Parts: sequence; structure tokens; C-alpha cells
Amino acid sequence: MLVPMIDPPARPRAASPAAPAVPASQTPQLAAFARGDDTRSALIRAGIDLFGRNGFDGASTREIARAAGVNIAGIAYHFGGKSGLHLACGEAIAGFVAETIGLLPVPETVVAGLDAEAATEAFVAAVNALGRFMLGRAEAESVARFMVREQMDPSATFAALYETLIRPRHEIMCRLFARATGEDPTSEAVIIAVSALFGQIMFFRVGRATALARLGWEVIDPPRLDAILAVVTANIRAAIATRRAALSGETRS
Amino acid sequence: MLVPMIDPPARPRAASPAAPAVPASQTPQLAAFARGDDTRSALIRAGIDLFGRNGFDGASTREIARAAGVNIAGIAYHFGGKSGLHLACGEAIAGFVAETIGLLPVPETVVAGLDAEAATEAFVAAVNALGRFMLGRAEAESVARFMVREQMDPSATFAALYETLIRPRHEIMCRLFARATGEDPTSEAVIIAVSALFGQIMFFRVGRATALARLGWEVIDPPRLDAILAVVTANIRAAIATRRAALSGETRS
DNA sequence: GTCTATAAACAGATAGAC
DNA sequence: GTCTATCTGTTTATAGAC
Repeated sequence: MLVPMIDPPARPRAASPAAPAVPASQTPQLAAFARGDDTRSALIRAGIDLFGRNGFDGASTREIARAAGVNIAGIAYHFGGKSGLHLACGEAIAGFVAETIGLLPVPETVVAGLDAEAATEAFVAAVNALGRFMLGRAEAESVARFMVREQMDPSATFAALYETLIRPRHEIMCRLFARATGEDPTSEAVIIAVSALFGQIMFFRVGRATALARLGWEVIDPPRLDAILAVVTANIRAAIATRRAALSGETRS
Repeated sequence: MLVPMIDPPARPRAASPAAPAVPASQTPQLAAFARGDDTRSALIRAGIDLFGRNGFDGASTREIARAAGVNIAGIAYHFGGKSGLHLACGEAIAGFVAETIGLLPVPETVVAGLDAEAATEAFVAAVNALGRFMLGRAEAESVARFMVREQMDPSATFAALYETLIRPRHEIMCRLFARATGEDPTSEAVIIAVSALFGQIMFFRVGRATALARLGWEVIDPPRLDAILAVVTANIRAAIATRRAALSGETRS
């Protein structure tokens, strides 16, 4: 039955009884963003992890400061308060993801120059890159958790994330998809289809507890990630091919 | 027992946090589960709403008791404490969803008697029913939020939800899908595919902020829900057809 | 069963020494 | 910039009246 249980008896809440031997500033999985070992960077790394894990209300400033190995008062000093730290975490994520996934900039003219097959390949490659980032990279796990939580319960931080990170990438995905199927990239159907196809990836992040339990897995290691992406890629190719065929049949009639 | 569910009159949000003139026990959208106007039921209704909205830590017992229109001490009296109320909310959800969506029981023998087309139709119908429940029904919005939150941060409550609700239904979906494509219903590929295809629905629940912003919508009303399900259904049919074709080609070679 | 009153622990923010 | 100490309000849980 393999039900992943983080904390069987009661919620951890007060968290670790003992002081962490290694401050978060030295954990390798977060070393790639918010670089530096100064107080500010350490707080952002710990904030992304704990805000993502426990939510804005569930993560206490004391907990974050302890994980970062710095003093609590540093949060007020560097960010003005808890909300300021949360916003700074969102901005750091936008920068980190932009650096890691790439994809941008892809000007309209470049997409327009692709034929349907090339656009399909570009779309598939983009979804795979996003999937490998969201599901595979250990240092991105906390980032993904933070972003999903902002999606479900948007704060002022979400607005910044949406404008600088989510919207530009979603628009490019829609342009590639529309080029592959021959549709209007701003049409409702294309935006819905791209969102739905991306949801396939998202399930293994948000519904990971269900996926792992059903598959009898404890983690998603590289070969398992390959298996997931193979299925998702096949579904995307099927959707695009079927959609293009239906559309060309429609215009022929 | 199947309870006739009247379609919800389109209505805004649940009780506002500040000074609710009407206690949650009288709001119609939650009246279908945790029936009764007693303290216990009112607390469960308010708990599902506020735990789902703010998380276990973010929802305070004071807030829940106020929304339920009952005294705070009733939580300790009826459920032993905050954790007990959380678990009771999960159990109430399992019962509610089971009554509403139906689908169970579908014995193995019934699935085995379906041909590929009938299995495809049954699978599509099941995903649509789930989608209409998760995205369309106003009284299920709080239920869906609660379940997604448990997925992301599983507690003891998740174990109960998984065993009594999620796993049985996921298994049936896998049997239907496998029957439609000619695969083994317990194979890794089938479990992954069913999970990924369901993720298409989940995106519009979890990533609703992104979806609404990209589509310029403020809510998902019935025609918009139809548009979403039409796209998702088309993707599912394409995936099944392509998969079945690939498999038969494989066995032929 | 439901209420008031309160206990004990925790939250975020800040003043001021260094 | 970083620290200690503390203020003020809120949290869950409980004791005891009715």
C-alpha cells in the first residue's frame, strides 16, 4: 500500500527539536540560485523551501531563520518583514527558472518560420525541458513546491511570478502548439489545450503522493522520469497529430 | 444511496472571514455532505472549506468555529482536537465523493466484458464526470481544494482518503484504459498514462490562477467547463487511439 | 452538550547594544 | 549588519460553570 506519510501522528509544526547541524546555506540542492553565503541569500533559500513546504502562514520566521543559520531579526532588516521575504523568494525563483530552462527569447518571427513538424518538435522539447526541471532536478523541488502553492493561493508574489515567468513562457508554448496544428495561437482552444497538456506534467508534482503510491515507487529517479516523459510525449504527439488532421479535414470540407 | 443533487444556483464564494451574517451550516453549497445542522456537521463543513483554503496550519480553530457558528471548545469535545477534526473532514469527503461521482462498483468482470470502443467511452465518461465534479460543482470546490492540499502535503488524513477513495477509482480507470488500448492494467505505462491524462483536469484546479489569467476569465462557468472538457476529451481519444494503433503494429511485427 | 475564562506556548515585529 | 531581549497579539487546549 505504500502510502507516503510525512508525519503520521500529528503535524510536525514545531519541527526539529535539535538545531540543524548544517545550515541551509550549505545544502547543495539550493546552491544554484540565490548564490552567495550571505544572510540575504541564505534567507531566500530557506524561505523558498519552507514557504513552499508549509505555506506562508505555516512557515514561521523563526523556523526560516533557524534553517538559514541566521538571526531572526535579519528578516526585518533585509526584507522589511515576512511578506518582503516572500516576495523576494518569488523574484529569485523567476530569475533561477529563466536561467535554467532557457526557451526565452523565441521571437514571433522565429516561430512563424517553423513548419508543423519543427514546431511539434520544439513544443515537445519545451515540455520535456519543463518536465525534467519540475520533476527531476533536486534543487528545483523546493522551487516547484513554492510555485504550485502560489498557484493555488495566489498572493502578491504570484503577480510577479506570472508576469515575468509564467505568462511569457505559456505564450511561447501556445505559439509553438498553434504552429504545429495550424490554429490561432491566441484562441481559447489552443490556450486550453496547452494548459491541459502541461497538466500531465503537473500531476506528478502535485499528485505525487498518489502517483508514487499507485506505482509502488518511493522516489522518481532518472529512468522513472524518462518513463513518465515518454508517456507524456506520446500523448502530446497524438493530440497534435489528431488535432491537425481534424482541422485540415474541416477546412477541406 | 444516491442522493439527488440539485444543480447549484451560481453563487459567489463562501462566507467571508469577517462577521458572517449567515453561519456556514446554512450555506446550501455544502449542504449535501456532513448533513445535519448539529455542531459536529457544521464543524466538518467549515473545516473542509478552511483547511482546504488555508491549509492545516493556516486555518485556525477559532476561524473554523466562527464559520461554523459554534463554540471553539466544541472542536475538542467532538473530535479531540484540531487533528481529529482534520481526519473527520477527510472521512466525510470520501463518503461525499463516493456518493456523488458513483463509478463504483465496477467489477473486474464487467470491464473484461467491454470491447475497446465501449471501454474508451466508459473511460471518457468517467474523466468527464470527475472533471465536472472537480471544476464545475460549486459545492465541491472546497472538497477539491482540500484533496489537492492533502496530495501536496500528505498527512494521516491522506492515508484514509487514498485507501477509501483515490486508489479504488484510479484502479478502475486503469482497467478501463487498459481495456481500451489492449494493455496490462497493472503495467507502469498504463498507470502513468491514466495519471497524466487526469492531470489535464487537475491543471484547471491547481493552476487555476494561471489558466484564468491566460484566458481572460474570472470564473469557469458551464460553457467554459464544456470547452475545457471538450479539449481534454479529444486529447484522451487521441491518446487511446494512437496507443492502440502503436500496440497492434508492435504485435504484428 | 455547550458555554466562558484562562493557561501555556507561539507568532511577527522592533528597540537598542555592539 | 548582526545580535539579545522584549512587546503585543494569537494560537491550541483545557478547566469548570450551567
